[in-house]
Amino acid sequence: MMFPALDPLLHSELRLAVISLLMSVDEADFTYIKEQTGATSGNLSVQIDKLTAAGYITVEKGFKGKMPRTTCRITPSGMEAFKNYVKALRKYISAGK
Amino acid sequence: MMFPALDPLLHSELRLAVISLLMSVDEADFTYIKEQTGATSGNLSVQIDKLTAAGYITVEKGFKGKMPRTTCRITPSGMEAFKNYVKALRKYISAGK
DNA sequence: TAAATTTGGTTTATATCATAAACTTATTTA
DNA sequence: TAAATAAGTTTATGATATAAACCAAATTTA
Repeated sequence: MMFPALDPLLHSELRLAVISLLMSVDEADFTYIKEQTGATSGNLSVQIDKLTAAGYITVEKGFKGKMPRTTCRITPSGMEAFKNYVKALRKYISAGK
Repeated sequence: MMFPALDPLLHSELRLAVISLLMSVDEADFTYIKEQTGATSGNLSVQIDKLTAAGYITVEKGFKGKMPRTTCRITPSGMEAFKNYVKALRKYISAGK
């Protein structure tokens, strides 16, 4: 096929932003991701769950002082998925050059 | 915002493939697009309608001999939308480098 | 020539998805 | 103590992608 399939888990604006962010920062907590992406809490919560279920990220729930804190990290599998997604995507966007 | 919004009309696997194809060929008929993208007729028909409604492509219905023939072309506005989409997308996928 | 098949699609139905809104629980602050 | 903030989760809704069913004309086959 001329156009390879795009991983549906990553072909989502917010999930892609989250993964992209996590590719560059080692770890990030919920609030930080929310700020950086401009997402609503609800949407972010849902998309983080999906990425977790897929094994693309891990979530660690702890406390910062007395306030709850959710920290996310990308997994090796998530990194690979991201790279594959980008590779596939390039077949679509190389036409513009 | 760190991550710019992605044009929802183009952030769709099939529509992106169609536009990408039309960026490189001047014109293409329904059957050819169907072959190149591997899409079903129904899905392709719907997505072509949406791209047409957005003014990103034009559709010309004629005949090749006695058989109907639908020819698609990208518009200047479609080209620009594609370029903007690609530009926005790069902010997301540059993290992998 | 009548029946079956192919071509070139459109319309309709369905299932999933992204997103926002509403809600929860705990903690500060006034 | 009341109000506001923090940090999320759950639920509801509307849009979307896709496939399935359908249609009409042309072509092929028996």
